[in-house]
Amino acid sequence: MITSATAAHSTAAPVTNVVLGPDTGDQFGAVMVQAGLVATEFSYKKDAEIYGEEEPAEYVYQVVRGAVRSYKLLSDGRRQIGAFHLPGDVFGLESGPVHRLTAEAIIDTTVRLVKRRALEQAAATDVHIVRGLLNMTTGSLKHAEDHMLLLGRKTAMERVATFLLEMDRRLAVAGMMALPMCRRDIGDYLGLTLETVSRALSQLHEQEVLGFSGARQIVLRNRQRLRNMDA
Amino acid sequence: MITSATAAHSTAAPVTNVVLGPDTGDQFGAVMVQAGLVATEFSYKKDAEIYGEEEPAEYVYQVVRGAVRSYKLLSDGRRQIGAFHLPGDVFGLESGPVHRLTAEAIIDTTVRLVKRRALEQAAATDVHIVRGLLNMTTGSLKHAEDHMLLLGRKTAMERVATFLLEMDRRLAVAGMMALPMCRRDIGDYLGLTLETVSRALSQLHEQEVLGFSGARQIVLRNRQRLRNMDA
DNA sequence: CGACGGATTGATCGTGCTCAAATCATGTGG
DNA sequence: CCACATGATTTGAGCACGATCAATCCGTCG
Repeated sequence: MITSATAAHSTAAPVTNVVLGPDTGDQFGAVMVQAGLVATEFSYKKDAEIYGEEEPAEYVYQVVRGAVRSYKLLSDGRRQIGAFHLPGDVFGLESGPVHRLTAEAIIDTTVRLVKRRALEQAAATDVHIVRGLLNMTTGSLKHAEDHMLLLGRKTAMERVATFLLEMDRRLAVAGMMALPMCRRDIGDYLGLTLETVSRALSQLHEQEVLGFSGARQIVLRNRQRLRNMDA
Repeated sequence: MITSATAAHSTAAPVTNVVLGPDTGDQFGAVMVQAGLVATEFSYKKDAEIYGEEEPAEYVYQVVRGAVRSYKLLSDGRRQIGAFHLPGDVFGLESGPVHRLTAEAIIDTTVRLVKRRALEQAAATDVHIVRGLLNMTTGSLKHAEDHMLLLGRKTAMERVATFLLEMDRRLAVAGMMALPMCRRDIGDYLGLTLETVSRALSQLHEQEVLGFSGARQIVLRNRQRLRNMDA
């Protein structure tokens, strides 16, 4: 069921061209409008690779619907997910020639993409565009700095608490969140095993800090308690 | 013996103004020259704070001599060092208004610094400068991404091997490296305790992968072996 | 309804942490 | 120049947290 990134960008793919309007209030949208660029929409099936580590960086992406994981692998298969990309997030933005992580759709996902070359050209003459790219990169760096603290120094329970608060902030609708990713993905994001993640969630459930309606539908019942736990 | 950052920038401090010449082959130098900025040199004593987390980001720094650690703290004192800054490295570059980590001199250290406001103004009109800032930020992001993999997924021995190769690359002179930082700093960088770092180094010494001449003077005797260990 | 992947729970193990003591290096004052 | 003080490093013993291995349980989709 894996659609390769190569196939993904073939002309045969079901693609929609959209001119980005000023209604897009996000940074990416703003930057694209400045650049006068045209974005293409494309969809990936669950678990499809969007691009691979060390592949030439030809496009920059923004999640429209769905969710994406960006990760690095060690030679024996150990995986570290550096970030989850949710609707509105920009990913795949590189300064060098290649992607430094692999990106995969977690669930069926639609992205907007713009040619990196076009962006480069626009950036060459427009300060605002480069400025926008700098701000987006800085945002990623800030997240990475926070995540290093989590990975290097937080306990399992603290990591899970931090994760829940992050996801609550980023994708809660009406006080409830629908996690797109499985326990293994969460573990690989937090530097834990899926079993440890599951145990931490069960414990929080027992303590009535959260409620489940299905393993991936979570409602936080005591955010303050969670904030206290995240160290 | 701590010199505060505030005192550091007082007019009474022993400061040298230098106009950056085109001889500075580094990126920072190049950017500064573009901007027509004047850098000030300043020195910090061992363990002096250069700036604190959440402090307004007034300056951008480059290490001239010495070494700097950038870190985050948890409320109970657990510390994660995100990066070591060695001669030539730029640090303290922010997009937002405040510093996101604390920076301290590891040993007596001299830095060049430029006013952030001046840099901002130059960046507002010159694409090359923003471009340079973007490249430096991207470099930090790449390091953070690699370090997340280390912190989340590597074993203690793999972390120490990675660290030795990084320091060898960055500060080896004549096949030998003089580490400026103590075992605790290394541990807080690698997400380990100082004892675990010490044990790993002792084991590598036994296996003749490295030699000591003083705890912080290390010579790598088998880089390939180290590369194999780093996963 | 059945099958399959995902999640939970349990039992045991091991890596790296904690606590503690000894040793080493460094610099200071007599 | 040496003796000592001090902090850094090493080494040891025991422990704990999270990993591993394994067996259900559950929910979702054909």
